[in-house]
Amino acid sequence: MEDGVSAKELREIIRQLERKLGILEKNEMGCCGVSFAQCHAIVEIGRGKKVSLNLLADSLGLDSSTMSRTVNNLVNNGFVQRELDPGDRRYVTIQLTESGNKVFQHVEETMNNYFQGVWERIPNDKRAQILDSFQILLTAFQ
Amino acid sequence: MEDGVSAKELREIIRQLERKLGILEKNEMGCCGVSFAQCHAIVEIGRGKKVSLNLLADSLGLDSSTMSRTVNNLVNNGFVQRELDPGDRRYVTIQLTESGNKVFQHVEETMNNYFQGVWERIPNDKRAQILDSFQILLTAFQ
DNA sequence: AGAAGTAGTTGTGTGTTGCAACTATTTTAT
DNA sequence: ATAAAATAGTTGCAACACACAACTACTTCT
Repeated sequence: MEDGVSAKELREIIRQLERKLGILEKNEMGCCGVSFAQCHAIVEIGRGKKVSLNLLADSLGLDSSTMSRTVNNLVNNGFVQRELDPGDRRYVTIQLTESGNKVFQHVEETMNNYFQGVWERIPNDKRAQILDSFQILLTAFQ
Repeated sequence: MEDGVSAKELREIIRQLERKLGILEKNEMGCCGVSFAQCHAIVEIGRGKKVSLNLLADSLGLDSSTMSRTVNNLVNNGFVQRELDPGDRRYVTIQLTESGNKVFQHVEETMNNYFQGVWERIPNDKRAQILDSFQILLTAFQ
């Protein structure tokens, strides 16, 4: 049963990583002037450029009602723009305003800088191995 | 700037892992008959056997007021027991009841089984490398 | 044209969270 | 020894996050 032990090791180490990432996210939060959920949404919208509500909800793993309200807040705060899709008027297209884009850029930069720092703290000869490991682990999570 | 690219790769891959872990936690949740925050607290209490409120709050990264309420709910639901520490009566000692311990055991088992499955899906010759990689990454997060 | 399906919004209820103000107790400093 | 400072925990408050169910508006299928 040495496998059982190592599986527990894996669980524990992932737990620790989760904790660290949680702290990271909390710190990131304060800066942007938007709430947690809003920040996530902004990043997701910024990456997609132009998305529908359900797509956004799916990509964040949220109910569409929750998403609708979050987007509504973002609209009220002037970070995103919501329009009816002329092609199919059931859809709305959601995209960042200039102001929202600023937040997006800022979050991206902060996160990239942070990970740049982490990356540099990894010994040179271990870097490839780490990316490889994550890839394998991701597929093992299936 | 190839380093910048790889740091972004790292960020992205961790993002994906986070997503998977989030889904995992959601599934784990439904089973135990307790809420998300309560479940986390039970695991932490179960591990520590006997803890004070602030210790618990720290280990979960929460405000002590939030923790107090969560513990209160757990007490009301009969999962934990709260007593004044006779040695220093400012402290309370928090521990699982029998019923709470059952939940704890169940969560532990579920999680361990899950990670056992993940572990087995990792190719044999990659397992050591993965544990090693996480260890390095954790220290790089500092 | 009517039925069935899809996108999104709103009503409602629960849970989570932190800050600030409070009580109770213990420790420190004068 | 007693007043002041520190510590542990609780409660008032206000905001956010979230899902389910019921709804409207639109489109596609038959």
